[in-house]
Amino acid sequence: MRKTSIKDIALKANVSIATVSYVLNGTRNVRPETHKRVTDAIEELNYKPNDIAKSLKRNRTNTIGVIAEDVTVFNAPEIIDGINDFGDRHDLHILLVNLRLDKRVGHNFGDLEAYRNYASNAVSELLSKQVDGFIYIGVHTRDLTGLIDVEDKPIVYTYGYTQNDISIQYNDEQASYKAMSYLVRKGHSRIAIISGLMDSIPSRQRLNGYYRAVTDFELPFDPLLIKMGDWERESGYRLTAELLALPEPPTAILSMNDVMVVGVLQAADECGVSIPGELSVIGFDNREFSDYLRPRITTMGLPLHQMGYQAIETLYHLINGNKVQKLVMPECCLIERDSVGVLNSDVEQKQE
Amino acid sequence: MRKTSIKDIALKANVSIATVSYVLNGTRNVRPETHKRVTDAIEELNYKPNDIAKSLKRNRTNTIGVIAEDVTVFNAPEIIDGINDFGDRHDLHILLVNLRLDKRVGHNFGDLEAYRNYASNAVSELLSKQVDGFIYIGVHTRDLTGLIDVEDKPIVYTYGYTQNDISIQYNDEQASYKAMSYLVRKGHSRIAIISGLMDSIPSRQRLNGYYRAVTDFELPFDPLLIKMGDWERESGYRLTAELLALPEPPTAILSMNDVMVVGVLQAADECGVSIPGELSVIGFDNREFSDYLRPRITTMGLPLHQMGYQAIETLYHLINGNKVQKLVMPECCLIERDSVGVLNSDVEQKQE
DNA sequence: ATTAGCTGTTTAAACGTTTAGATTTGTAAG
DNA sequence: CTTACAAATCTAAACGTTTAAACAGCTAAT
Repeated sequence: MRKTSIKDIALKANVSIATVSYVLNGTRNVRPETHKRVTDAIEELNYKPNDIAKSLKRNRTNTIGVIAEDVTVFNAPEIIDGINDFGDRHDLHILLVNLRLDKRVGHNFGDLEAYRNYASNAVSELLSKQVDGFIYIGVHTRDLTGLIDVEDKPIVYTYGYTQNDISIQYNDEQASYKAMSYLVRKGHSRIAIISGLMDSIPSRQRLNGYYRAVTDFELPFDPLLIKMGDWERESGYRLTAELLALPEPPTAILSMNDVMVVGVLQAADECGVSIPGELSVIGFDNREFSDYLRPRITTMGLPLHQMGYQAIETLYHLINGNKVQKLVMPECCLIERDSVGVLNSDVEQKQE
Repeated sequence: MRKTSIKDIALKANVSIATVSYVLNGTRNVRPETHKRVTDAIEELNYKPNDIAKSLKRNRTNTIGVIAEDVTVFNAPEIIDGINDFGDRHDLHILLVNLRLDKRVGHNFGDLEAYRNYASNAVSELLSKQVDGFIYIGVHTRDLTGLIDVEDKPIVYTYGYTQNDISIQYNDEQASYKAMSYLVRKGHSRIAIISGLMDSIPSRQRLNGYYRAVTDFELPFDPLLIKMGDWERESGYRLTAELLALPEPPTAILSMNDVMVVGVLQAADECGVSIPGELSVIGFDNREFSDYLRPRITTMGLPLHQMGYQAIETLYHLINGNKVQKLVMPECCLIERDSVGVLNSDVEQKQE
């Protein structure tokens, strides 16, 4: 048996299908008594509207394509949750495709041509499905200009950007500045930083924040305290060992992610340096495990949910042809735990 | 300007729209020279098919609704990845909705009526979008009979089930049996177990595996070694402390998840018991952090990707009206790391 | 009583496909 | 050159909606 359609209920209610459509959408006045006949029929026949037909006519699906480089990477789920959140409230649906980039072309887009293929396949399938727009969720923040062509549909990037499109990023520079301020407030001044790979924007931004803090707080600047990591645990380990071997080692380390902190902890342990007693450390990302390590590590939390929410909100405006309002970057927020100690109890400082 | 449709290309190629459709789908023979005229026109006008129209006519969208209780919980992304994987190969697309259950009605479905509302809203929106079927991804394995009504569409559950529908689960009983065998092989016989909440099927299944191992390997059975946890770190901590305080403490602990192992580690540390020297521990889930703890913990990995893959594969058969073949439960697989020690070096035993 | 202006309702076309069934074209046999 | 048949192509309806435009019925103003 065919599913019941607007036609059936028109028949039952003894009105035209147009009228049914009008009561369904409230697009035109209909006499209360007619209205009731229609809603009764709807009820009785257990009518469910067919959005596919509606989409065809309206040329609008209320569906957006979400392209994730890799949903299994820690940032993606929270972002998706944010997207879902806004979608819920504005009747937007999510067509998800997972590029599985790392598993296919390797970190750093090893095979660029292959990447372009996967991505453009995904895009063109979504285009066929007539999505109203796209959100791209990267795993690293990099320039993707020229890699993806979404025809004339709007797209919003997050953890990635292009020179022509809007992208949502959190305020990295400010985040590391915040972390530094916190350390300074705890009495530290000889503060080392372990960066991520320097081809990433966040790494550079965060380094900027570090420099600004060094300047603002008049910290002793020592290039030996600046270490280039690669986001992986081993680099945290190795670089911390180097830092601790310095004639004048730092009293605190700012690590650009929590994973490298695992290495920091291990190195400190092996050098017999206690955390937070003799060395403080702050991570980035607020990964779940940062609460499970000993000591529980203090870290900068990323506004992932908010980024997703803001991405789709922006997309929503683009779809509706609204001017997109000035974007305010979501801020990171310090999660205070046990890996930072007070250096000189007398210098718990002023600024908030 | 309207997007170019089959009509435009028919015009350009000087054929009827039917013919265009035939070359597009290969559903009927068309003379090579006509075929070329059509493909040329397609090329020239940069035609992209409209799946919405196709879906309307065909009454099939090639889209499935994936309902996740919470995508931010560790199991969901890998499962989604598996679903995406199969979808990729069989031209199935994913319409994702995140219920955010924990954030809304709390663990354990605090407010059942509210839950039913959220779920049935999600379902009916997806139904309107004419999905061909559903996959439900739970966060705990529980009976959801009567909570979700997907009309006449097929649904496959994972991490959750109902009395009427198919559900994909991994083999829990076997998993804990495997873990036990491993411990036995390492010379342990006095093995404690810390369970999750006992309202969960996995907890009970895993306990069964434990009992079977105790029997098969003729281990001394001591009810004092069986502890009821609640999946949370604190219970791991508390119960381990109790175990270590026993007159005859266990030499190994099987914890039903990795989170509780964090508590185990802490308790052992505070009791001055070294792991794996004096106490061995195996976790469950192969959470990323299990590799970051010290010692790196040995754990049973869950076949999440495979579960997702198998779920959609099954759904695919249901959608196509195929008899669904005998399901073989995906198996867990031991990830060997550093938290299990050999008890009596002379008894590294036979069975593999 | 006619007209004008509402309000509510219907008619019919359109969205971009697929697909029976009809029709045309081409080919081979008589 | 017919005829028969197969192959290629076309016609037209259908999928379930929305919506512009036409229309009907009523009220109020002239």
